[in-house]
Amino acid sequence: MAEEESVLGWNPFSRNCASRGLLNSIGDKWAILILASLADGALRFGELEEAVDGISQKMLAQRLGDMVADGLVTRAQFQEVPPRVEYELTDLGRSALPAVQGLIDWTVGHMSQVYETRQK
Amino acid sequence: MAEEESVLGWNPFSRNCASRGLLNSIGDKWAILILASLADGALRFGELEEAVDGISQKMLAQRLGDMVADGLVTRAQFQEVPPRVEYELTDLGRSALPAVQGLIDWTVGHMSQVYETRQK
DNA sequence: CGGAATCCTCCCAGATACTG
DNA sequence: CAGTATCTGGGAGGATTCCG
Repeated sequence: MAEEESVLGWNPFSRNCASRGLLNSIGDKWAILILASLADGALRFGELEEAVDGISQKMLAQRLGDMVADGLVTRAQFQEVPPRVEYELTDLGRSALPAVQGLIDWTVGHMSQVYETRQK
Repeated sequence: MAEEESVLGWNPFSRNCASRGLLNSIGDKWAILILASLADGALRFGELEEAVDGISQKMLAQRLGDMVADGLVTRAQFQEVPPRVEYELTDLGRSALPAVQGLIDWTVGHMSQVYETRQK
């Protein structure tokens, strides 16, 4: 370890780095839940609204828009009545699943432990 | 999959759930970087400030406080002149490393790909 | 050196209402 | 059904200053 400036060698989320916003996309609370919710297949807007408990329409639409722009999710719009829109993970989005799921699993698994400690 | 309400079965980050704030701790942008920076051993406050590029004193102190309260990090204060304080991962904090590192690795690995897509 | 306190700004995110 | 538009408050987070 010659460099002491950054333990990581470089900071992938630095404000000087183009990818800074990437953590706000992949690391975002809602994005993680949306990603995980889409793990088993495509979902409609309304289904996502129920799957991601507590999210507002605005946040859902906003995050979905970002994720589509980032190439993590595809948006398929069917010209029907009533309107129908389905969101599905891209290959890129699916490639992020293990990392995302790992974070969720850890959180679920150690939640109670953290919560106990936090009481003190 | 009988339940359609939540793809995860339940939402670990729901606002109705005690662990909602947990993602704001473990999923937080700065917390992730601090955690990863401490992977190789204890660091002083100033060293962390350099390791986590772009973080302000305020944010560093705030996040470290939260992480200590959550039992992810220990704080060791030495009565010397000049003062010295070292932060180190607890076993719990270390247990989160794989998940955290997985997220960082994915981000670093697919960053350029996302950035390209985002241009369009 | 390692913070805490203060101030200030701006963006996030919720609520609500409206549209195709 | 699947969104946008608008308004608004609260909090994240930066800069600066001061203290033990």
